[in-house]
Amino acid sequence: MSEDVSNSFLINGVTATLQVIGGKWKPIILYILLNEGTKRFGELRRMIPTITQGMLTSQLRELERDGMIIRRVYQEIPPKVEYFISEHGQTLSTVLNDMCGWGFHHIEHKKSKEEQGQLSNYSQP
Amino acid sequence: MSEDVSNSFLINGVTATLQVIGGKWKPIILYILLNEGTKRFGELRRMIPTITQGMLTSQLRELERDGMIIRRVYQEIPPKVEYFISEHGQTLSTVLNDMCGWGFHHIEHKKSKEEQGQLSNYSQP
DNA sequence: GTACTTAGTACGCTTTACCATACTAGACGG
DNA sequence: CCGTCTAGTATGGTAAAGCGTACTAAGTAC
Repeated sequence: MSEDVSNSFLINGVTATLQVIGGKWKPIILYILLNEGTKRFGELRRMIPTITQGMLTSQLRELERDGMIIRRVYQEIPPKVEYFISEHGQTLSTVLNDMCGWGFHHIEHKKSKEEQGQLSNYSQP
Repeated sequence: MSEDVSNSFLINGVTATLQVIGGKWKPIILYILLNEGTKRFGELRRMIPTITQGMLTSQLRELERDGMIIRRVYQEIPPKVEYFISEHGQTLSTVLNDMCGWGFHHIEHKKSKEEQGQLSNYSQP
């Protein structure tokens, strides 16, 4: 019993999710598009000032490839490209909200642990 | 309006979660300990045959540092070390289940899209 | 003709994640 | 004295993720 479990049912699901929303920028991009609706490339860039253009492009391409967002190109000069959440992408919002909720629960938990650590001398040599 | 959003409330929560459960092996380890209870180091290694010892050690240390699991050392020779989910770590199970559920929803969605793609000539040059 | 606009691409670099292999301690069985 | 057991550590490598800077196209405004 308890043989190789690394490609079990549960694991594949979690891994698939991590592949779609994992990485440094994807949650941010998804958050913006989910909560603020359609955005142009330049708007996203200004809303995430620390991302480089190259990264923003690549992350948007991956999200589009995975069917989370839709890229609409207007044939104009200067160029205009809009990004928005697809119908399938909408289904992510509950997962992201749950992750956000747990994340805050975790942060609070850490904080209270740190305070305890300061009161006791548990971690002193 | 719509200024820098990259360290907003929601994003920090999601990022914190990803830092705890992200990576190639952590979801697997958590899955095992959540669903099968306490395990020894060697048991985990045998249940995840493709992980290297070094990786298993480092991932377990990080999960312990983040308070998800507890490491119990028996002062015996040969060594005996047990790992099990902490009380705080238990709270992860709903998040992992949700992620798993969405992952499968996503996989099914991809499958049906692929089938559609084979019927139409949408992606032909 | 020069500068400005937007949505990118191209290049090379650094940093992080992950992997493979070899090694250790200390008791026990033979 | 030799090999076996467990739970690691150490070292050095590859692969992937991410970063910084420079460049492009094509039209408009000056």
